[in-house]
Amino acid sequence: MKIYNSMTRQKEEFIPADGKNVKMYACGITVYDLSHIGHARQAIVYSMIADYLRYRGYNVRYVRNYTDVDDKIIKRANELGKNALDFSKEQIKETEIDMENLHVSKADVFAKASENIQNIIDFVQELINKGHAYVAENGDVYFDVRSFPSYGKLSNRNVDDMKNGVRIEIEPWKRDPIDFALWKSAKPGEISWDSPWGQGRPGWHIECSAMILNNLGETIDIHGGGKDLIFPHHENEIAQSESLTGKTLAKYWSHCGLIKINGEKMSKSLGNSLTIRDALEKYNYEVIKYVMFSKHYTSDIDLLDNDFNLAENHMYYFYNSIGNMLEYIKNNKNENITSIRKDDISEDIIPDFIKYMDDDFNTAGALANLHSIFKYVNNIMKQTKQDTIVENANTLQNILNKIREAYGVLGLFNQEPKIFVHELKKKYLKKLDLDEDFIEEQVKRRTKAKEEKNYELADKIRNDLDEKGIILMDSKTGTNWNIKSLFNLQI
RNA sequence: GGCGACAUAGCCAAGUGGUAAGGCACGAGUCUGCAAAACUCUGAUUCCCCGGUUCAAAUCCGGGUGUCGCCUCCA
Repeated sequence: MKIYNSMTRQKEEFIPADGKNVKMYACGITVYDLSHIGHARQAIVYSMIADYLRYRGYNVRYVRNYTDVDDKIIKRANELGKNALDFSKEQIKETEIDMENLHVSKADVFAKASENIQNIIDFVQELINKGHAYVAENGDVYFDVRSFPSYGKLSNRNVDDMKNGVRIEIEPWKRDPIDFALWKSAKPGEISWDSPWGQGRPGWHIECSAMILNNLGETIDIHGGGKDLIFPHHENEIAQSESLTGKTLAKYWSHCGLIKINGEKMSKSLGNSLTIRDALEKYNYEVIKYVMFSKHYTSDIDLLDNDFNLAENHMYYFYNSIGNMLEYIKNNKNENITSIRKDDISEDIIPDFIKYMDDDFNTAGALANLHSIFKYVNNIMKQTKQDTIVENANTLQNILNKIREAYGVLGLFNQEPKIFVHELKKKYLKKLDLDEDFIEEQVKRRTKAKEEKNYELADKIRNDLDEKGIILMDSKTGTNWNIKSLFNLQI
């Protein structure tokens, strides 16, 4: 198995430090607002990685964090007249609801800064004892960046270059402008804890170092996070942890690409975030996952509405096909006959999936395979030769089992096909401002016209419905209607 | 100014040394009263440009151009 390592900037063979046991940490969310689709991608990606590693036989211990003490949280809570911790608890709850609705599989531990204050204080004290940190005259504690010679190795930055940067504020109490805060002394109206350096609260970077040490140990296998955290957050984590332990913090640094929406960088300050809640309002959670998995996780992506619509079309096609498979199997299965088709492809599904996924979690490649699988499936189901129908059913059953096994690891195809399809149709009917009864009525009128060979009227009814966004599909057993935009994309 | 990433058909996108997956759109066909769905076929002599390494490069190296990100809180 290969995984891209941001530290070495190349794909490497994945070899955990301890055999089949994998220690994994991903930086979570600072909870001062509703989570957005970028948070969703990161959460989806790292839980996918944990799930896939487990599928491949690894024992994974996966820790994520919530930053629940920070400047923005305090500011927002004060605006709302709330206690900062009460506020962040509420926000965590909201994020948990979103993640639940997205069906993101849970980490083993969700660590929170506020629940690790003593660990953080101990960590900081140890850094002071070792000469890597100092207490400034204003009561803050800073990490002494110059005491960690390899500072900058992850982001490939040079300490002296950074000093020339124009944006570093002048804070005279710091030994060096690039030193960063481990502990911040309390200002009036801020939440604070007792510490050897007076009332205060942790800086941002230290919580991850402390929680990793506490929950996973000195060296972990995979450390994940968004690309935007490479500097300074992850660089600082490395400095803190490696100064304390003298050990490598993480064997593999993994960074998830950032998301833009319709060409715009998503940022809370710009206020153009697509929240998870909004996305779920518009799309089924598997559609959202499909969008995420249709691009490589390390790439930055610009999500267009079209990406979601296309994913929706694909999922609709897959689920329709699965629904038809189940129907076909039910109608044609014969317990006494176990033979399968000679060209059965079911045995290829898992190895193909693994081939892609073992190569740095190439979900896009794995998803592409679904199209050829379903083409095969739909081809089989078109065949009407009675003497092969039972083995067709057996083959379809095998294929379905393998699809669910493999793609279930990505969290796909866990829904009832009939319900998935029906919900989607319902959604679009509402959008089109149509109701089923009306359509059924038109279909009946048209069927009657067809029977009377009044094709002119039949076609008019169909064209009228088409203009409203409904397409009709005639078959031997009658006429079905469907949503046009679930099949045709207007680009 | 410093650091980094990316550049593959009209669009999305996989592919990091062995001769360009997949999808959308487009076109043709099977089916159909006609359609739709489903299925079949069709598209890059070529991977931003220029050099170089190699028997062989979209893939490696050097240079250039362009887009984006980080350097301030950010997944």
